[in-house]
Amino acid sequence: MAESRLQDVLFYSLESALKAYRRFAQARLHAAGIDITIDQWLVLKTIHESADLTLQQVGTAVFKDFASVTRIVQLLERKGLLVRKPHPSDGRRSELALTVAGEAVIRTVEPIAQDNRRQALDGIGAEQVALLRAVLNRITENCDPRD
Amino acid sequence: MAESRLQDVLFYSLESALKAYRRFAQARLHAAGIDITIDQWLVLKTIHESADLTLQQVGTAVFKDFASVTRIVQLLERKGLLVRKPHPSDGRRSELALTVAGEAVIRTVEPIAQDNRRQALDGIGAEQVALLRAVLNRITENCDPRD
DNA sequence: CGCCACTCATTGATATGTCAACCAACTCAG
DNA sequence: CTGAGTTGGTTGACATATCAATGAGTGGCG
Repeated sequence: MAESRLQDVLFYSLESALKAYRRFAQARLHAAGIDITIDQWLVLKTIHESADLTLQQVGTAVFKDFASVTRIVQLLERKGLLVRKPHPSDGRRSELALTVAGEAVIRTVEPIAQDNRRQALDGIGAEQVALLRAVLNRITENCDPRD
Repeated sequence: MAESRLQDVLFYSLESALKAYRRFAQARLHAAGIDITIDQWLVLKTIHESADLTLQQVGTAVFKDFASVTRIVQLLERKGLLVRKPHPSDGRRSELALTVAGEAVIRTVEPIAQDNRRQALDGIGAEQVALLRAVLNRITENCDPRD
């Protein structure tokens, strides 16, 4: 009984930590005058890092649903941070590229994001982070039907 | 070079694990023929366990926004799992109570939820769970502006 | 009593998550 | 070449997250 109570608390802590971090990071972006969401930032950075990805590959990279990626890319395009051109060899796809403004956002947010992570992990040792990552990955595997 | 690639960021593993768990648990509920979401279940169980809570207290208990709790309670009411009556001493509040159907959902889902957590944490020791919880709580504190 | 500040709750707007339906383009077996 | 199946992408419907504004009730206090 007490054992399942402990596990119960674990997923509460997971939700709590993630929500607190997202709120924290979002507030920092807003304070810096950057008008994008955390999720938009993740998608933008993924496209910046890996050119010539399909939207589905972007979604896999940021652990997002493909439908969500479609909508986030539309928002980034509307905000002038991203452009889509027809793909030269595959008519189904679009070629994604950051605009000058998009590149500027990357350069502005990058140090903020690193500082956010530093503050969020303050007082937590590298070996604890490594263990945390390992346990989280194990949870993901345990819950993922593809194995 | 500091961690900058998204794949290396700890919070990715956090998002990944939580989303995988939620999808997993939701699929289990659906497979059992229970037509409620994970979040609705959390709210329902919280109200079941602690009578006479305000909606804000419910929201705090499940780490949810008050606006979300309002809407979730409306859905639970529409599904006939919950009833609201005027509160005897405070006209702003409602008295929340599970219906017979709501109680039945609690009894059905309880063992499923426990089994979900057991499977998600398969192969992860109790001491690792405890450490994980401590680290997550530290992250929450680090990100929470109220300190 | 009547004003005011505070609390509880609801609602709107926008963004995202999830599932499902759908379309268009590509691929490949026959 | 053609038709079936696959892949990339979009959209709709519904649920939730967040922020902001508002409504409504309560309690204190002059």
